[in-house]
Amino acid sequence: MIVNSPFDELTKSQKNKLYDLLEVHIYKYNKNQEIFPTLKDENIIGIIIDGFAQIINIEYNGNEILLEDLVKDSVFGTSISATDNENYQIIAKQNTEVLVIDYNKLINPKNLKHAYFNIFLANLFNIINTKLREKNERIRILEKKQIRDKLLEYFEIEYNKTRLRNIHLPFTFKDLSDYLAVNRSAMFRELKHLKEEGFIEIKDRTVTLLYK
Amino acid sequence: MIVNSPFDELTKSQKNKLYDLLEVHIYKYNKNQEIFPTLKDENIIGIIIDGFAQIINIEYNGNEILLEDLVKDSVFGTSISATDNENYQIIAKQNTEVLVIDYNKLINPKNLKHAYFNIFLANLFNIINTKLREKNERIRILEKKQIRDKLLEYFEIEYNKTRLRNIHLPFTFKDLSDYLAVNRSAMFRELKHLKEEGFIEIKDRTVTLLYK
DNA sequence: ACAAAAAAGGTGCAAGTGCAACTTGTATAT
DNA sequence: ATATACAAGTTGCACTTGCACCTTTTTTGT
Repeated sequence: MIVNSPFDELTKSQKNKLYDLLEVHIYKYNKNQEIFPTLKDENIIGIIIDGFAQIINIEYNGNEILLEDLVKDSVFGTSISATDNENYQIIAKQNTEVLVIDYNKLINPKNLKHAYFNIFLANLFNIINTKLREKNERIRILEKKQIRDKLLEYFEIEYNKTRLRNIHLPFTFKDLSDYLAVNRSAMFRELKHLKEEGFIEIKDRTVTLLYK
Repeated sequence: MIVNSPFDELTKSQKNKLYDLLEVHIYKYNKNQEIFPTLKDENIIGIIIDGFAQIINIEYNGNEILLEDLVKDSVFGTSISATDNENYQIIAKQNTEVLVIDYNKLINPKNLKHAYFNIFLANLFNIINTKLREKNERIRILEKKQIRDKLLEYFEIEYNKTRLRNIHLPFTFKDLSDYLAVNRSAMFRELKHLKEEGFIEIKDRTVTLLYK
């Protein structure tokens, strides 16, 4: 069972009951507006109902780092996503609707008697599980000390997903260097070495693993 | 609500019903034995009932890296812990009992009608949530490019938990260097610099932040 | 009580990386 | 058609880091 939305398997009427039970709030934001700056310290879970937003970390030197893209059905919040420090902002990149749930209501044992609630909880369980797997992947890469090893680990993980020698990047090489947490030009240098040594080929945003 | 065990809030009889419903298996391992090597590719969740084990990653060069400690009530498995590649082993470090659950049974919507199952699922939800927060913390550290910044980020995170200038390491400095994914002696060198510059003091395994 | 193993602490050196500063290419907008 | 912005690609250089190899101290096992 692959869950894409926290509301999978719920009828419209169940969804409405759920909203009542959890006393959810729906907030609307305009493009470039910050999403609930005032709720940061609360223990909440947010779900993107519509639109697109980004979680951005602001470093002490003013550098902005993209932590996470939030699309429709993305789940985020203090405990769930990369938002456990104070130096971040969630910015609506389009007009965006956000559903907000009090985390304490979510884990209230009394709610467990409602079928629709339990379905919802199981969906969240699955979504968070997937997130956890993604984080573990990233940690496996970041743990490598050298750029070459980070690249090869990234290729390995992507290769294992599709079993195809061709890996098409879902983003720019700049984004890849952010994901690997290395300097962009140092990464290019290492890619060049891998090309010269005959391990890989690169055409546009597709990397071909010649050693597979 | 802080959940420590997946069986919190369950009576003994509910626990037994749960075992029946999920058709759990309990496996016993002796010290230094590998835990279900044959089940690696299955989609399962394991819970440590008794004992102590470690998840260890074996690199291509034979290096062994400790990924995770598994104590009583720890939850692990293909999707949940750092065990999503093939080069790892789970080793019982004492005589250890493991409860194994088929993940597909866990997410079977039919089970959601049983109160005891829902409590169990909510507990797992909480435990995984905590894990996710821990992973996010680690990623925030690993993303930093320099050892000094990784150390300072680690101190920052620990400081925010207790608001105490004294940070007592729950492990050795060697373990800290593994956690930060840097060379041990390079980390010591940087700690020395931080001491010399008056930012920190170190006594045994306690680091005092002089800038707080 | 002793031996063995592991942690703590340190240093020189080579290799790797971050950073700044370019050029070139490719979209997107006016 | 031109300007603007951003991605892609490259290079020199200084600094950081990993690594190998030590010594000393502490912990662990018998």
